[in-house]
Amino acid sequence: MTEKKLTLNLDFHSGLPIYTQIVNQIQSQLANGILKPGDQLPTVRALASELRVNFNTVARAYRILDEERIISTQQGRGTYITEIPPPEASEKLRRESLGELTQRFINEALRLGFSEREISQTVKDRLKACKEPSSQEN
Amino acid sequence: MTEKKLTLNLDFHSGLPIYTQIVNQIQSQLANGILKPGDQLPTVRALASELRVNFNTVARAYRILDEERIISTQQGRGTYITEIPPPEASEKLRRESLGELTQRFINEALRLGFSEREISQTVKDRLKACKEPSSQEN
DNA sequence: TTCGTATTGTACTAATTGTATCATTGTAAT
DNA sequence: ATTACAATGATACAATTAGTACAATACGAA
Repeated sequence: MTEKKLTLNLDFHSGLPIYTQIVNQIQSQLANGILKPGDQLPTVRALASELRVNFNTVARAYRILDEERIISTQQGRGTYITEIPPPEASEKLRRESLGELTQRFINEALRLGFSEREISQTVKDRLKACKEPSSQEN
Repeated sequence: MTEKKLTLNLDFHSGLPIYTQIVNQIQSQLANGILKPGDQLPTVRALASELRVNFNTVARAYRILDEERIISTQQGRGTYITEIPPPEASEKLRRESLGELTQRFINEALRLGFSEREISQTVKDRLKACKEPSSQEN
């Protein structure tokens, strides 16, 4: 279950850089549901070995995908598909997703013993701090 | 009584090292009275087993907490929450822990593309729903 | 008490993973 | 031919987690 094959077809004569092909195909597989949020991708070395390319080439592809927030690479841990809502997701799904995220946050905060008032105030403060990063106090 | 469950929620995709998550959550639970001075924490092996991580990862978290004088680890005995809770530092720690939890939530929501306004509104709605569980709509 | 053993944390090392930097190669423009 | 640049490869590094052996303590049995 932890292992997923991730079959990529590279064309070494296409003129397209290897790393671009990797990027494109991972994006495609994510868009088609072959890859799902949370999935762990092969390590740069494992995928490189399978594709018969240098692992830096895979790392480059991963870095691009990471910058696009499509995957999350973590040194010493591995790389994972991020939990981004598909672009075609409806606003309702979007709301539900935020709702679930929020509910988890609130439940956790309540479980830790914080009052609703404290939670509300802290969220307000932190959101304001996001908008105005001038104040650096913690 | 010697046994306390110590429920920790690890997110293996969060980018935060496991040991950091353990440290943060234990700090939070202490700040909020879920853990109290004198409480015995699970052994490194027991907690590691439950969290499905290596016991050295737990040991690392314990060592950090020990250096912060939050817990006292005693070889051959176990690990305990420090008896002397800095009275004024406790409230400070409490605020910080809610702050960190909130910041993580906000960052995640922003990363998912939600606006500050959406986040603020959803938190408000969910908190209200907590207080008045009469309304069932989602 | 004294000893044996289980339990507990510690220390050191190894393995796995991604990162950073520079070298090499190949191709196209000049 | 030379130069420039992009793509790829090689090497060394850093971060995280896992593996193994060990030391300190507790506790019961002899």
